[in-house]
Amino acid sequence: MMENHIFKALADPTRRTIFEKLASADGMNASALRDGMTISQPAMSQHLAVLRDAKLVQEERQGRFVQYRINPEGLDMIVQWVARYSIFWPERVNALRQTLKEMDQ
Amino acid sequence: MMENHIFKALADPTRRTIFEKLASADGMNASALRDGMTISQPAMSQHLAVLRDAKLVQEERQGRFVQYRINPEGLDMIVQWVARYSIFWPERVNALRQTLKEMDQ
DNA sequence: CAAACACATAAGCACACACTTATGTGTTTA
DNA sequence: TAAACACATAAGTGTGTGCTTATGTGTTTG
Repeated sequence: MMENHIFKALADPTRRTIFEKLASADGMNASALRDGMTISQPAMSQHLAVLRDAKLVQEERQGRFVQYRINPEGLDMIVQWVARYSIFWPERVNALRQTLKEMDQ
Repeated sequence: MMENHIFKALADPTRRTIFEKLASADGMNASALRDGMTISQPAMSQHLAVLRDAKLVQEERQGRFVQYRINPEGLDMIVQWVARYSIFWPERVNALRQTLKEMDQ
């Protein structure tokens, strides 16, 4: 909800890594998220709390595990913010045409 | 340049306000940026330095003033990052296609 | 039901960060 | 050329942040 919370949550590289990992899977629990990363259990838990407070991820308890997944709408506010300041600039139009062209292929 | 620098630069609400102000104008000097904001001269200078290091703004000395303006490519890396993870991005892309189409007429 | 497990929370610590006041640097003006 | 001006930089300070260790909470398993 609060724009600032989302920006702050994304400002930490470890949290972005967690977010990216979640995005590449279809939901993971905190332990699964940890492996491959050098991060303690409390640190992971605290990072997930920040992401959850920013509504960037959702949690769902499943037995003694907690399944985390991306909140599809979580980035909406950032998308809108970034779009305001990156897309609608005349000097960028040609670059954008090229980008869209590449997306078509 | 460095993805992390950009995210960190945008994580501060005062810096986002400065960035937004610059985007709405066509270049402003540091003093012009200050008015309307409750911020000291050194604080403004330091914020501008962070934005400049993140390559989000460009500076150009003009006499004893320094003209600041948005770097149009500054947000590119964030745009790409966000586009990867937001389901709302396709809507933005479609809107953009439409805009470009209208520009062709 | 006791132990093991998955995770959250509390408290403390080191460092980063955003601000302040003071001063430095470069340019213009009177 | 001295003063005024626009801005940068230095140094110090309070607060925020990300980590650690320790412990708490809830669930499953033997």
